[in-house]
Amino acid sequence: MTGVTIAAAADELGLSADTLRYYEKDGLLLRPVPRSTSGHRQYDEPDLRWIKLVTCLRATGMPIRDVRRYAALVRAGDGNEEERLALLHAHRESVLRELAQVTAHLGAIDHKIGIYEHKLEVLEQSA
Amino acid sequence: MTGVTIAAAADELGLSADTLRYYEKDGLLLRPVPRSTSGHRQYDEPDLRWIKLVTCLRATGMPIRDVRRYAALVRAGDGNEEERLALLHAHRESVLRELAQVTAHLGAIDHKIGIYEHKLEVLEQSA
DNA sequence: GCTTGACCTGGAGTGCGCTCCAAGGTGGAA
DNA sequence: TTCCACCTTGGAGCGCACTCCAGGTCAAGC
Repeated sequence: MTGVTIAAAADELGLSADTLRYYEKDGLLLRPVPRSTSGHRQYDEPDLRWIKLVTCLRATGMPIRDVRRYAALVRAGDGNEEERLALLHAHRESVLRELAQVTAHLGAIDHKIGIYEHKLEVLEQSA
Repeated sequence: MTGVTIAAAADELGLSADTLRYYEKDGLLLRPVPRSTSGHRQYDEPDLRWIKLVTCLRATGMPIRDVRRYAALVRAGDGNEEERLALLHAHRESVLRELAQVTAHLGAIDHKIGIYEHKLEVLEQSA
């Protein structure tokens, strides 16, 4: 046995087995995960490392289709590093924009929270 | 004319008219928006202010159903301020968790970007 | 009076990202 | 050997948040 089962991989990665099969079918992985003689998937270390990167991209909001494009570039081998870098850079920028936006909106919510806290404090004192 | 049209409201809020109708039908607003004699919606300032808050909540990832619960509390009037505050606090915490997670994952992506940049730099020099 | 265009309604459709299901094969323990 | 949990596949279904559409109403301008 040279790799781990889909259940073990799912457990380690914090994904469901269904999601792992879906990612593979959808072209997000670098290769079809190798199978045992009985057809069971066997994930090895590089597979797991790649999927960890995929979860980083997904968790920061990269759409499946962009992850697929990135995976395709990596699969294509050396020579397209600029393109990969451009994709990552673009994603980085969009994440930063999103973070700034969420932070700004969170400020407004904090303000609202402050108002309620003050209101309740006053209510408390007059009770 | 005491309020603005749905098109003007949509424009000011950065939402589509369809979305505004959807929010109203779904119970996200504090009241059914008043209509002109011909049945056209007329948004006034308080309506717009409320919807701005709704967009803050939505933009920070609060699900529609929670916004609806919050709207219901506000509609219910004075006396449930603790509950509103609890809802906002819970949301705030979840936003902070999300921000931390995204920031952490972004760090991993930055690291990857650094690797590619170094690679390309070396390639550049040896060319 | 007629056209134009913004608005109305109820309801269907869309895109995304999974998630679940049925039907069947596999592998280690009792 | 017989479980039983785990795996396989293709494909259907789901929840979310819109987004679009058909068919109709109304007010204003020409």
